[in-house]
Amino acid sequence: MPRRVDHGERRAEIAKALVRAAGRLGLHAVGMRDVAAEAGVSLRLVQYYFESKEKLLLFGLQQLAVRFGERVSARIAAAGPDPGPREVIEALLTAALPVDAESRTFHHLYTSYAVLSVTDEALAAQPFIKDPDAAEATVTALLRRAADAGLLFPGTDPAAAAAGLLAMSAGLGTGVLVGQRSAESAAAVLAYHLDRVFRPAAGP
Amino acid sequence: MPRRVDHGERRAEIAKALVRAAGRLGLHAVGMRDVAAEAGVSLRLVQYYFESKEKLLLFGLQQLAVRFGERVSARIAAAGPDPGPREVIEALLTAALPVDAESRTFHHLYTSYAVLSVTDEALAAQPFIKDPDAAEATVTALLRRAADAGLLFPGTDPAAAAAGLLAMSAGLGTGVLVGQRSAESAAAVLAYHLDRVFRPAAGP
DNA sequence: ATTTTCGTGATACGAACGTACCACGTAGAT
DNA sequence: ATCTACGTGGTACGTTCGTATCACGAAAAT
Repeated sequence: MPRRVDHGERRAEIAKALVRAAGRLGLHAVGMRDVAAEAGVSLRLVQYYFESKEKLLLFGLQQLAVRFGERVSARIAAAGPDPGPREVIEALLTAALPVDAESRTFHHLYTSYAVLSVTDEALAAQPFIKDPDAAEATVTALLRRAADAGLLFPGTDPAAAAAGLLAMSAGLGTGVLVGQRSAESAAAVLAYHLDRVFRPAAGP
Repeated sequence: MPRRVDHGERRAEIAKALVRAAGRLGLHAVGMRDVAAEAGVSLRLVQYYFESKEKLLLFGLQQLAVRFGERVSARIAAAGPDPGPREVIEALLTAALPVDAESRTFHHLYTSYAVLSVTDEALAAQPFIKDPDAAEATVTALLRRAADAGLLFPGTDPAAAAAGLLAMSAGLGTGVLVGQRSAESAAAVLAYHLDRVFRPAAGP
């Protein structure tokens, strides 16, 4: 029944199948046939909507970045109405931790892509490398404003603190991913270090 | 000239060729034939000394871990005779940063193996996952002793600080690897955070 | 001196991969 | 009503991969 079909939606569906299959098998092991089977379509269709595997991989990565961004926003929104800078930053940092299946897949595939980008220039040129820069700029700005409001311990360098915290979050996420530590302990470590940046809230 | 040959040495040579080839092509893309060519031997010999690719990969990983351990020791030794805890910890943390070709390869392949271990149980069972735990125990012990000696800011939690610093070092290393930041700025971030743990040395 | 074992080369095999090709039915255009 | 373009299936092709097989020369053992 070849009715007219929404290409964008179809591509998104297939890309989601790619992400699911890659989360299960590992990005290195997933093939066009796996994606087709996961999406419930024929191999030909995957070829039809993405001309090559490389295009599929690139699109899947973009899709992943978008979905991750949405997750972070949701996390921040869930921190409550009008959250303070500490809450926003903590939500941002813990969003990267693999606490459930979805975030595990995020971290797993993101790291896979990062590794691939070391030897694949098409991936390295992709703007997903830029995402951490944006996150760092955001956290730095939040910290700077918090410092101006007197919420931080004196002598805090917003840029250095932001870079360190984000790197720590990424590193802890990997530790959780490979089973080295639990998600709870990773969150606790993050909270400890935030306590070393933000001064205790003044009593009412 | 089939004289008797030292199997151990031969395996080490081939494993080093694996590491070189994987550093160039990416671990996902390296095949038995690439390793053979890199080592300057025939494909048959790689098969002969390692029965399967999986065995080769496992051995290459162990080799990598050993070489990395040696590198860390050398870094600490280079910190001077009778170095203080801060110097030892800083050497330990910066050893993971990809500052030159060799450490780039270390970080690249270590991360590759970590990603593979998520979906490969044979790799996950490998003790290289345990290395970060050992490093964390070492840094924690160093920090605890430093705290007892009054070298740290009061209120420092050695375990949480050690976990955070190591995760930060790993995360910064990945950032350097993918070209997000320079090795110098990573080292600076690390130094900044160490300054938030170690009190300034008292004057003479 | 003969036999056995070891190191090595060349090559072949079956599987899996990404891609290309061919066929066909249906929906919209004319 | 005819034609054209789109969506889809099936399948074949060429390559590459890990692995297995065959052959052979030289050292060691007997």
